[in-house]
Amino acid sequence: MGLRSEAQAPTLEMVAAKAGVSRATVSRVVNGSPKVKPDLIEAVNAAIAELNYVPNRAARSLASRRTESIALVIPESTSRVFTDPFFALIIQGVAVYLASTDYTLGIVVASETNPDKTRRYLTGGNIDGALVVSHHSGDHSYDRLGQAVPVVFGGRPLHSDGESYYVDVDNIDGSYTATKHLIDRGRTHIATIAGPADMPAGFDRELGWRRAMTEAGLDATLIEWGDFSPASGVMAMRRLLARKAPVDAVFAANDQMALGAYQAIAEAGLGIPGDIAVVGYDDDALGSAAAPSLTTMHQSMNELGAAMAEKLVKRIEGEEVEHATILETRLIVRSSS
Amino acid sequence: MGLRSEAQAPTLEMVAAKAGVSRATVSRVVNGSPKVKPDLIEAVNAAIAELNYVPNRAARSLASRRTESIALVIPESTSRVFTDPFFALIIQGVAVYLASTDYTLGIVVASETNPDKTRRYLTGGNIDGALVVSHHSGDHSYDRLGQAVPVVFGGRPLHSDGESYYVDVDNIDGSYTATKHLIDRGRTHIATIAGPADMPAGFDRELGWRRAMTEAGLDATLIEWGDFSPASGVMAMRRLLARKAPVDAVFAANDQMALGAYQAIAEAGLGIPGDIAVVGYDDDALGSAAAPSLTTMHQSMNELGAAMAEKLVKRIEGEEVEHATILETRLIVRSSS
DNA sequence: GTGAAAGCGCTAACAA
DNA sequence: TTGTTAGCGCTTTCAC
Repeated sequence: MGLRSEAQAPTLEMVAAKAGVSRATVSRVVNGSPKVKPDLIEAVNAAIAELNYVPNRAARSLASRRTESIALVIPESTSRVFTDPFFALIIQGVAVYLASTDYTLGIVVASETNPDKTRRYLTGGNIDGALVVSHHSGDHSYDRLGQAVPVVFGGRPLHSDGESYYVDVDNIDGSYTATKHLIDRGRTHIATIAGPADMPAGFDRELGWRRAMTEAGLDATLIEWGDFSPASGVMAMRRLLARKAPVDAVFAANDQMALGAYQAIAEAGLGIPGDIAVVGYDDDALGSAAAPSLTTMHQSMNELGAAMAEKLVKRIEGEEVEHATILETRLIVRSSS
Repeated sequence: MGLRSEAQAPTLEMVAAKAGVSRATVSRVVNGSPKVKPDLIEAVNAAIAELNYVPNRAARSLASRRTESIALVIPESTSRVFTDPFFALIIQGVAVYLASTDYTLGIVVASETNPDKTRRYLTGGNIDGALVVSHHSGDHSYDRLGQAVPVVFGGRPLHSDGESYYVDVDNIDGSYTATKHLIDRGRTHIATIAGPADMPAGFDRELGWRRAMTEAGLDATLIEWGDFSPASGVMAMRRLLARKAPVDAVFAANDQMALGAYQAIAEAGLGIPGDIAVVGYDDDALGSAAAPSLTTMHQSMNELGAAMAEKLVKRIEGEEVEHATILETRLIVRSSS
């Protein structure tokens, strides 16, 4: 039961008494109702300040059937998303955006041993809406959550049914731009280290590369797949080099793999960007620190988080919003290309 | 006002009716009261299952004056802590631990433009307790929060008054161990790249190094300070080498600076660990990927987060707990030493 | 061991 | 525009 040190918190009723109005009026002032006389507003606000009144969330929520809180759902298996700078930035964007609203952010780690607990929490009227960030196309756990409460996804759901709401970055355009940059630099044998084709980011970034290559009349066969890890980048680059086909540039689907490619290129005694130009994706912190510093595509995950939160809040408040929001990416030219 | 699609959620009253008992009894069963007859418990549980009943948080909280939710407070200026793997792991530890309890985790980004909003939220009976993770010794913003609600700090507050509760890793012992390892390897001219002395982690890690050196009768003057960033590590190592004094090992207060040192050592045409052995701290992901892989001190930030959450929950529930919990660190020997 | 009844602090009709 | 009056769904004495 904890500490009982707190003095009795001031209630709305006490404010009403001190201001000489009814509780309803205090409630109106607190909630910014337009139809209260200015002098009453002032009196109420004075009383609020004097008593240091702060509304009780639970009571408000119980009476209004609104919770003013939204959940960010993270499957336990991917709870290490916290350490993935990618997700971390999204969370940050969400948190910072919500700080500017009256909504509270709850982090829900979906326990897999007891999925019901999460489901019931989410559907049991504890939140006004949910945000779901997921990698995997295979993860359909939250497909039905949207029936109970407004949901906004981060990243395009692979099996988008046109019903769901999401915010995503323009992976196709981004990888197209990255590849185009290499082409503009005069490279003609441009390989790609692609990500898994069953993840939207993997699939789309491969597509953009292919599109740019085809459009330029170049051969789009120099492709190897990785899993977004640095190690997989090393392996993929080795395989690419082992083909003995000419390669003068490589576009990696993320910076981690690009940095892996660095290693394989060095092993082969080749130089960057002299022999092979490299472009990554994500604008990881590591890329700018690497030698040579890595050219990459920047996308504001921060912004993505904020956009998700904004879209969700709007939905909760009944506004009509687009199903999809696509954020732009930006080429950052450094020394590797 | 949002979607009105949801069917009326089952209430405790409906459960009571279906089970043929009073609401009080249902409440007792839901809350695991020991004094309810087994057959009634069963009847109630059956009704709950049948109706798919889930208690309303707001109502429960209003009646019990408990919120079952705790806040993780993050000052906005440091909201990029999200992207610091260090903090990210703590958050993860907290979240995962809480998932095993009935407590909900709220992330509060303390807006600096409107500090009152945060303070009032925190002290306004919206949470049962708070977790504060901070770097800076200068940050006294939450010193007084503890008067309103139980608080547990992550990392020793620099100005610990013996009143506050915190969980920390044993930085002194860890850096002592790291340095001792170098000494055991036969190194005698061991430098350190220390962190800022006004952060507990910086101060303590320097202390451990000094202690090990002094104890071994070695000279503890080879010290330069950085700010925990890779760049500062490069600079510090350059200054160390510029001294023209013999250096055969360096202990850096974190891995990022250690990796910075790598670069300066390479610039000087020296080898690791041949000429200079390097030991870092934190067991960053980058360390194991570096060439040569970095010997470092591992500390489970995950565990730290979980320990914080556990301590807070215990305090909230009235249990007596130690003010300080110090977590052990572990030496990870790799190729750089 | 179980039930009846009185709120927890607020919002939202409805009247005035 | 303001006040009155019911609750929101649950916990918690207090009797029985």
